[in-house]
Amino acid sequence: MTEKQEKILRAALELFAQEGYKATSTSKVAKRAGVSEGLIFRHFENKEGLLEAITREGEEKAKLLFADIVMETDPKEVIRKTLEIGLKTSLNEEDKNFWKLQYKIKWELEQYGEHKMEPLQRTLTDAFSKLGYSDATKEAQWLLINLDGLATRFYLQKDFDVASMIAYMKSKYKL
Amino acid sequence: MTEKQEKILRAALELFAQEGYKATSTSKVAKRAGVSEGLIFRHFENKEGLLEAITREGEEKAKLLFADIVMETDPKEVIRKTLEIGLKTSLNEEDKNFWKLQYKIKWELEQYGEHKMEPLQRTLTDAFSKLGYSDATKEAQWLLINLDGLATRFYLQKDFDVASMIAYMKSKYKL
DNA sequence: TACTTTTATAAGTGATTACTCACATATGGC
DNA sequence: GCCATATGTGAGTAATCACTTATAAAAGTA
Repeated sequence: MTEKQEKILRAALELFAQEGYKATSTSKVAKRAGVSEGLIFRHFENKEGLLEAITREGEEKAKLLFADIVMETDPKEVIRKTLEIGLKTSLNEEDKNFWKLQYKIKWELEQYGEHKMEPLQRTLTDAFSKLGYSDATKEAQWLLINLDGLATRFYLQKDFDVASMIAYMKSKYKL
Repeated sequence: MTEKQEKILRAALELFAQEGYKATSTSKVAKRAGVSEGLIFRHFENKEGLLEAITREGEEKAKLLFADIVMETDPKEVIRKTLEIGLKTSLNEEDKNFWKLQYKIKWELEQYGEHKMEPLQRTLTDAFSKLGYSDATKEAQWLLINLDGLATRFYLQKDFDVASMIAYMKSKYKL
């Protein structure tokens, strides 16, 4: 990965996350990255290839984030860490952009990446089961739906206070 | 509202909801509506005016939907009806398209219409307060966040079963 | 009927789109 | 140094974009 390739990817991530994928032109990406437009196509073949490269990079981050939860044995810790995903994904600007882009892409291209969440959902189901929930599967599904709602507010509602809402949800689970 | 005007609005709603606002060209809208492209601009001034006309029409539907809840006095009924919004908005194809468009627009143009939800949130806060919840405000916020998460799944996850999840949430609130 | 206004079209407009291509410059192995 | 390959540029391309305009058909009014 050359320096200019990285500049292109960073510029594309910022613009895709801010303006959306379809609404961002390759000429804009090139301008922000400080390279010629042709270089984008040399390195990433087409605009979709650019999006794929960003997604591939980001999936490594996702794996790291989920691995910590999936490896956890204490059920209460599993739930606590899952809830705190919302905090971890907002620490630095690049991470925030990446996760925001994930949701933007969901709505723009209408592809809900369920399979990516599967390990997390299984881990959560197991955790709720251990804690004696009668319908652990539904409870796990519901928690993940909560996170989707939380993300919607976090990325779209200006003054939304994620931290306090996560704290409230923790108290619900007696954590 | 002439026949052709209505055809344009219906075509635009379908396309905006399916493909997104920016990604839908005025020529596509005209083609689907079976009119010339120029007619769109005669009646709605520009592309944004087309979106505004759709939104205005839809807001009448939203008022009707919310009014029934806001007028309710029984706190349990308030919560039950709020949860069942998710079912009501999926009855016919046109309603479904409209509500889907609302969420698409949120993500595409990054404007969370909080103010529209304000009366509902106040009503919910009041309801939870009557039911003895210690932090009724947070509980009301949380329920609305749940609905956002539910919408995310409903519109983006193909095989998502809204009805059963709403039933589960009802049982949580002992409804 | 005659005249005005509204509704509608088809063929434009310049700007922008994703993408290509001929060509230049750098890099690395021999 | 010499050549091949990788990296980079800038000026193209046809297609499509939102929008305009000239002109005609239809509808309303007297």
